[in-house]
Amino acid sequence: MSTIRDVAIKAGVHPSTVSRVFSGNAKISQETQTRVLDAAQKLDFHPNAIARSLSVKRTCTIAIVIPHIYSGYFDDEFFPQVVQGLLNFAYPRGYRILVGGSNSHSDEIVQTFDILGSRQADGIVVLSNRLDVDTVGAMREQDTPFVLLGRPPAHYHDVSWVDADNERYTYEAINYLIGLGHKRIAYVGGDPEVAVTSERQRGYASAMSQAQLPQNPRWIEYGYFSDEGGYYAVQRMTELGDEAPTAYYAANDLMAFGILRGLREKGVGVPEQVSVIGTNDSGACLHVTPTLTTLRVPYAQMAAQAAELLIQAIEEESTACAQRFVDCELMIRESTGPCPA
Amino acid sequence: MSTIRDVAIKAGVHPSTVSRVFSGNAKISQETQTRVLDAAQKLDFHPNAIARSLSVKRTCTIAIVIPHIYSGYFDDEFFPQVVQGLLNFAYPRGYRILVGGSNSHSDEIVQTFDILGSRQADGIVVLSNRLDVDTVGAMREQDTPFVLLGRPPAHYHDVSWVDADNERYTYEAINYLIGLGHKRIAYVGGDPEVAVTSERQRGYASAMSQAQLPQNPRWIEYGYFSDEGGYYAVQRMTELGDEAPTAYYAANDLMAFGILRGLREKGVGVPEQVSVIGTNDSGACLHVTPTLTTLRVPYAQMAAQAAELLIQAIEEESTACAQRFVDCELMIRESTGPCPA
DNA sequence: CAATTTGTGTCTACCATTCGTGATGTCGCA
DNA sequence: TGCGACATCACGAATGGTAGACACAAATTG
Repeated sequence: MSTIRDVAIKAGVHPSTVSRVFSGNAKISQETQTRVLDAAQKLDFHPNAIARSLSVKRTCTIAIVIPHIYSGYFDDEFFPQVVQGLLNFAYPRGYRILVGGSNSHSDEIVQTFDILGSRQADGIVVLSNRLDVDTVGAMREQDTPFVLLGRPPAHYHDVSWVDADNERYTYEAINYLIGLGHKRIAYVGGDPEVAVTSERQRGYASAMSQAQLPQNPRWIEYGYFSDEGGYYAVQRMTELGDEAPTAYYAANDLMAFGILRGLREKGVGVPEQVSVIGTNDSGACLHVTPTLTTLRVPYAQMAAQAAELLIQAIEEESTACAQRFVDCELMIRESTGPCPA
Repeated sequence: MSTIRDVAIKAGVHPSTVSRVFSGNAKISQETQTRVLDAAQKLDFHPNAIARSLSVKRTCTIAIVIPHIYSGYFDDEFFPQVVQGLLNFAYPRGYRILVGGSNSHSDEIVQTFDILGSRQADGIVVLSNRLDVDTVGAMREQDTPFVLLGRPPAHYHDVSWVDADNERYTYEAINYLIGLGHKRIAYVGGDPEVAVTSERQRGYASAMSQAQLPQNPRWIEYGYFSDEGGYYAVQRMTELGDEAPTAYYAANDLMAFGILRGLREKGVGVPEQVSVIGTNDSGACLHVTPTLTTLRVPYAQMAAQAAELLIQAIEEESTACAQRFVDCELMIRESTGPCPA
């Protein structure tokens, strides 16, 4: 592996000159330029990215840590959409993505701080789903830029984040069902320890109470974001007889698929008898029968915006922070219809 | 940001002593050890990963470049499975994954060589789907380890790769259909420029000819791995009337979903009248109706093996190469059944 | 001819790690 | 007291590309 010095010797110039030729932002005569480039080519010289990073204090990578042992992050297309969104914005600007794994949610924090502290990346996207106030506070204390995907657990002015307004859009999804004449509506949430679960539940509750509909605690289940979770929610709710819901809202598509499966087994027609709404608009929504009405959460777009804020903070070295909401969209398909009389 | 020197001054020791305390593999008295650690904590010192990498000539990252503009890599769960597999093996060994984007298949090669040459990662996983002999030859000339996902376009002894035996398992999938009594079987391949497409087609052809079944060129279509591609294949093949296939093999699940959709629209019963087999066993196979019989390709396992070979090459600094096949499995579900009389 | 521009050399700091060399101090033993 | 064995740690160099400051010669301009 040849270094910048080898090239300098072969071209008969000083190492600085070689560096200047490669960086391009200095006045170098045409002649020495070709001499240097010739030497570099003959020696198969490529600048060492690590040495370069050490000098310019920039790695041109942005990091993300995911709990890779939970397949949920992959099944529901959350992670791939995020990476695609990050790449969409970061790639044209010369950045790559560093993906760190983690064993658990607490390890996720350890890994995040390791990357932040060791400066292995110029900035990092942090999943805020389970963060507490202390952790976010500690992140603010250090000086590598970061952006939260989701809101922090407290109201900070000096923390950047990108989020979907989960409460508002769930409210609207429930309102859509109410508009179709449904009165008994089920809420199937994910992991109750995760922030998004309670956010959506608040949207559900406020839509129901605003429409002055009765609310039954047995219409609320937590399916932990899994297919099975949706399936078992149906088992329990269909036992309610006359009080069984005529519509289900599920906080992700996987649970909605489980709900569809449960209803199909029981011979319940969708959407003739019961309506179902999922969340995320994963690819499979178009392949199931009936096609699934779903609340699209633009994770790729969220990630792209996070990358934008991050790269801004990195390159302008400003400490300005920004908070952004992205718009969700209710994708109306075949799984929802008017409430039967 | 404090450096190892600041800590050394505060603790009253030499910088190399601080380094030895942190690396742990040197005899340091209990007393200086605590003095150093105290000073480090007070100064909030974290070793700079870049400087460390420069010195030890190791970044503890393995890279992968994906053409992020083609959503196919994400839709069919190829990329997420690969990343998960890489992390499963690499994370416990202290490695992270560097993901590079690329604009096109030729840019993919540029990006790959950039990472290899600049030593931004210790090793790299390369998708071999469209590689030519020259490119692989050039990769062999440099000295950063790499492993191909898929076989190289020529028979090299000194190139490591991990692959599924696509020809063999497609052969077996077709044989399964033949065993069910099917005689007119369609092959819906992906992009014909991609190696896997012709590999599977060979498996299809040899199963057909071994069973001495007639082969019709109109039973072969290229759906370019998209849902639409499968859908249009059905449109064309159902026009064949008596010669229309009674079974479809699709080289990925997405095309199989398109086939299911096309058949459903035409009122063709699956599996009563026509059988369908997909490939990859993506999550949606369980959510469609009927559930999809599919040839599972263990991408996560392939990636984990690639990571294993890579880390072996990195840490042992050996130039030994290995070639590995992974086993596929035909997941028999509801979309296949006996050929109608 | 003086003044300016252009092109290049020289040097330093960035920063953690490793290795060899050597200095210092302590302990045990004779 | 003297000596060897050992533990502990200081010291300096090398790793490697970059940026900025400065010097200086040659070429160009006014």
